[in-house]
Amino acid sequence: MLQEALREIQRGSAEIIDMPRVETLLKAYFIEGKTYTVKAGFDPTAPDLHLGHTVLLQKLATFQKYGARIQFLIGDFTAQIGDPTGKSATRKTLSQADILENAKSYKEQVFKILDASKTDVVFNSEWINPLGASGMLTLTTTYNVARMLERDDFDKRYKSGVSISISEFIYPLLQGYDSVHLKSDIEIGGTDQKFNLLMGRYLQRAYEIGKEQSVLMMPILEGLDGVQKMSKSLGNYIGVTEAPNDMFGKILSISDELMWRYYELLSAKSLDAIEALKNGVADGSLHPKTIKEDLAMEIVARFHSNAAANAAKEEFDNVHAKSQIPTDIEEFECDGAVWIAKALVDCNIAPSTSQARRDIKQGAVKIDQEKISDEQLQLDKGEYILQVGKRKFAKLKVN
RNA sequence: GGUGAGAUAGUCAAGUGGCCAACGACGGCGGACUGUAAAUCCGCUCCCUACGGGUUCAGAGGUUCGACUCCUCUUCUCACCA
Repeated sequence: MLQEALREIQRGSAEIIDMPRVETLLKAYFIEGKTYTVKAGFDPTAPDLHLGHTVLLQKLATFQKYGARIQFLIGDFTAQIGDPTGKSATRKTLSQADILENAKSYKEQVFKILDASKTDVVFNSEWINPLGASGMLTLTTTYNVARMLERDDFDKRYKSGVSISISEFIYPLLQGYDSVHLKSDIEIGGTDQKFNLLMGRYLQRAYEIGKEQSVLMMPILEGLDGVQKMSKSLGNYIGVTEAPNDMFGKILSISDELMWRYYELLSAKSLDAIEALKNGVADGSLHPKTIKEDLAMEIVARFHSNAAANAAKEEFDNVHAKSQIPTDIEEFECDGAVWIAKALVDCNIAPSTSQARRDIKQGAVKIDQEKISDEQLQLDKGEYILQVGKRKFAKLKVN
């Protein structure tokens, strides 16, 4: 049981610092039922969570399964500085109302994964504000510039002469101080957070709180392309609030290789079960596609429902495997006869009439399942199902 | 503040007076094959009811029969110096 727990905790992690203490904590839980705390910090900016974020959340959920109380920290104070990525120097400060609003929508999304009864949502302004100037000063005496410059991006910027604001030095210190205040036993974060995470460990020692947090770092999840990290700006993400059908489709579009990565980091299946699947695919007894469907179902079910997952699968089969028409198509109307190219543009399934003509020429356009080739076709009165390629559909009613 | 280099389509990047709606690469889209995967192959990739027309190469002027290409100014970017 303990071994199983430790394996699940280590699963997919990039690096764990002070694993022995994690073992001690778990042992204490299994033997005496003693709980411990796991901290994770989040930005109070608009939470539009995607699967990349859920990697961390699921790790937290695993900890909850094994006796942890989660300190879900919303960095409302630290957000005023912004984690020094060197990209944008200043951030706009959020109003109290905005922060509360964002926190609320965080909760809606996050508690689909986390057990709310074992989670404390905390804001770091709560203890950082009372710190005052003197408290802040004390904090800064714990560290020095040379060590601060150990941080990779500081080092690079310093050497290449890019400006580093003093306030950016404060950021890691404050994040570390959060761990002091919360007396966290473990903190988890992405690999990019290593310096800050270790700062918590260091400051807990400096403030003599009698423990030093262990640190668990999770890798950054690759996006749909399998190469770059999942992020909204790159457009290779799957948002947790996306519609079931979209979610399902996106997961099915990932490569087989990436699928295993997603299994490891996102699935609730045990490592043994996943291993069995891998073997099955390797010896040909299992088809990769069904495995991928299972993953897609699992994830859709997590953020929506089992029913939604089943529906998404069915829809997907209809549309793609049997190449039928999806049930839910956008509808448009127009008056009088229309030229087909124009109609495709009006229905938002072609960007321009030029493109529409090209599509027709290439045999990509279908009306009511029939391929067409006449660029000059006029649509008379009636209802039509227009299709460009395999995925773009629209229903058009000509009056 | 000084000097030099540069700005070309979604991105990178050719083109240094007509052969330019502009090589190529990537991306994207479509087709074949499939498992809406990967790999591969083929086609397309400014707009317009189109064997034609229109608007493009940072912006504004100018030279020229003709400009992405030459000149002037403006804006912005980068490098070196201070």
